[in-house]
Amino acid sequence: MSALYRTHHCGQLRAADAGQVVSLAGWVASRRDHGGVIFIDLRDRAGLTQVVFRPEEAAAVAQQAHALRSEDVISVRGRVAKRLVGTENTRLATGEIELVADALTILNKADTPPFPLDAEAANEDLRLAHRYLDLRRPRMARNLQTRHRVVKTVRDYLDDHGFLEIETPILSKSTPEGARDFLVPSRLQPGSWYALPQAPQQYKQLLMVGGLDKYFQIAKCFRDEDLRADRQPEFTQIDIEASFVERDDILQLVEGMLAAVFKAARGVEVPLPFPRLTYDEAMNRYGSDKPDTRFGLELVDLSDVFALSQFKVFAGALSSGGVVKAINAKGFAGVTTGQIEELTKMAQSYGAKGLAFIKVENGEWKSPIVKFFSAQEKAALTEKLGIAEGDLLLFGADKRETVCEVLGRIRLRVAEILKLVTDPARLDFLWVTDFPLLAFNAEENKWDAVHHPFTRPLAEDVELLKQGELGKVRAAAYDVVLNGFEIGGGSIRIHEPELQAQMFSVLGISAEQQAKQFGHILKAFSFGAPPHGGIALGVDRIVMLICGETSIRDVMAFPKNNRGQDLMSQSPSEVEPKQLRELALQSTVRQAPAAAAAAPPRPAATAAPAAP
RNA sequence: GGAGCCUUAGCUCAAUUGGUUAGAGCGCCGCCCUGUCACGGCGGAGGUUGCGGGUUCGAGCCCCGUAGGCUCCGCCA
Repeated sequence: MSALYRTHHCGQLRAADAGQVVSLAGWVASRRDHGGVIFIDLRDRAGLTQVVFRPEEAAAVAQQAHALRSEDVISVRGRVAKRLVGTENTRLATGEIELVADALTILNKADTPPFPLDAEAANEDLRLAHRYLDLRRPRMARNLQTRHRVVKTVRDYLDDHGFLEIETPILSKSTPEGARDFLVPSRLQPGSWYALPQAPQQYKQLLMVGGLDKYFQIAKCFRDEDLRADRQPEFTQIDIEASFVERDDILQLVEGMLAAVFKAARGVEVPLPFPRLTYDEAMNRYGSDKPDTRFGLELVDLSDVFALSQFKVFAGALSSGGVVKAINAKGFAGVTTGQIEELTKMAQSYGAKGLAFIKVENGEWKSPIVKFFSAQEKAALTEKLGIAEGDLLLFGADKRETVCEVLGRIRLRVAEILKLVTDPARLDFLWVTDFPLLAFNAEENKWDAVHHPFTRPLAEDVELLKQGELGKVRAAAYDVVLNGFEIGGGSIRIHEPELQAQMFSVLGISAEQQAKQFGHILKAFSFGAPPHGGIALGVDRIVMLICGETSIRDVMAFPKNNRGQDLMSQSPSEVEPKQLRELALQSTVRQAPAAAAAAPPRPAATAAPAAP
């Protein structure tokens, strides 16, 4: 550390340092000017230290300190002193001491910040437009330090387990599967395009063919889809692939890694191994492939209860091959009409026709549908759902997938309303395994890969694949879930060219297309591909959960807003016509005539670019 | 592409049924103040109520349009 500016950080000094002469540098977080004595809270990324200026000890320095304002950058030299008895601040790590200044250098004056840095609330777009100021706030500094700790732990852990960190290209090849690609025009091959990787999927498999055995990468990935609180167009994955491994090797490796990460970054012991659920179990019990198991409220199947019901909605759903399920929201009989309306709307938005309910109040079942139920049905309901006074029962009757999805979403909303997650520190990790290999795409009347086309079917289901029972084939795929967030997913891959070709043909990818889009990987597999598999974990989501944040934007240094814009640098932006010409590109976007007419005249330099 | 909520001072918000000069706290500026840590006291500046149109004697408030922000659906193998 350059002693010119500082000898210590602002979070470092303690009572044991009293008597030392030190220097600190940082930003003025606040000033309390008493006319005589002046206090300054000096802030850097490590914390706050109180600096005191005493006119009787250093008159000129104190005079200088009167001019200090918030966010000025200063360097202060002085003596570390225990605070006067009774003036210690227990809320500050450095609260037992203060720095008695004898020299002050104002390194840079600062304009008044556009939003307060010591308060939590401010418009996010304002924060994003001045992200460099937002990052000075202790919470953001802490989040980025935690992120560093997570990534560092991952690197060390994987290195210890024999993994090599290998970079793969950012300029890569577009593939039709999956998310929309970001495209980069090639100048040297006009009319051709690179794609930014959605994930290093093919490269990491090719590294296995290349005999690298164990690979990982802290990989930037790009997907040109709409944004969410937990989705950005560019994000970071811990990408892992290993050869000669089975599913449980990967699961164990990842469990150990996550335990190490949570130990290092949050100081908690994560119990191992993680519980496992099959996909079918997760859907049937929680209505989600990423169940939040911090609370119960499980889906209960009532199909056998209502098989012969007089209630046509239930009987109809069952006779057409559907199911009837319900959740019992204990103690929610006091639900308001508005809340029922909200839940009903929600159910409809996920494809349900409605949301039947029963309120159990004063020993009575209050519901528009209960009059259709027989005594037997009521008795069976009571038993299966454990019905008691004060309960609210919510029903779904439809196709199995619809009912699970709808009740799964309702379950989460009800848990939120009833505040069923009582321990904010609770961490429920689990694996979801045995995902379906394929899903029917009704829109395009074809089968799609649920994970990706290189995912291996379970050995015992390969026969089903050959017989064309495509909906029943399970994949050697797995997701790791934490508190209802999917934080990672992977699979054991197909390493045999014949099986891969069969998979492609099931997906309706012709031999010609296979050669064009996947020729390189099929060829690679023909030269001796080892059995291999891997996983990718979302760094942003993991750090978000460790930090207790609700948006991944709060754990990224420079995130983009809802519309994919960087409000600070104003990207994306227009480029010079010359740049487009070099790339052999022409925009089809026309400027609206009205807007063009209203726009101020452009400087000549940009209005009339030099002729080529 | 769709839905919901939001937009008033630099920030966070208020403003009765549509009614006089749009207020408060914080911040900012000035003066005072020698143990504060949300320091305190006194004074001051700061507003095209996102923008455009309409209804009305009168609009921050009602109506229409539009822009922007966030959340969600679709989308995200």
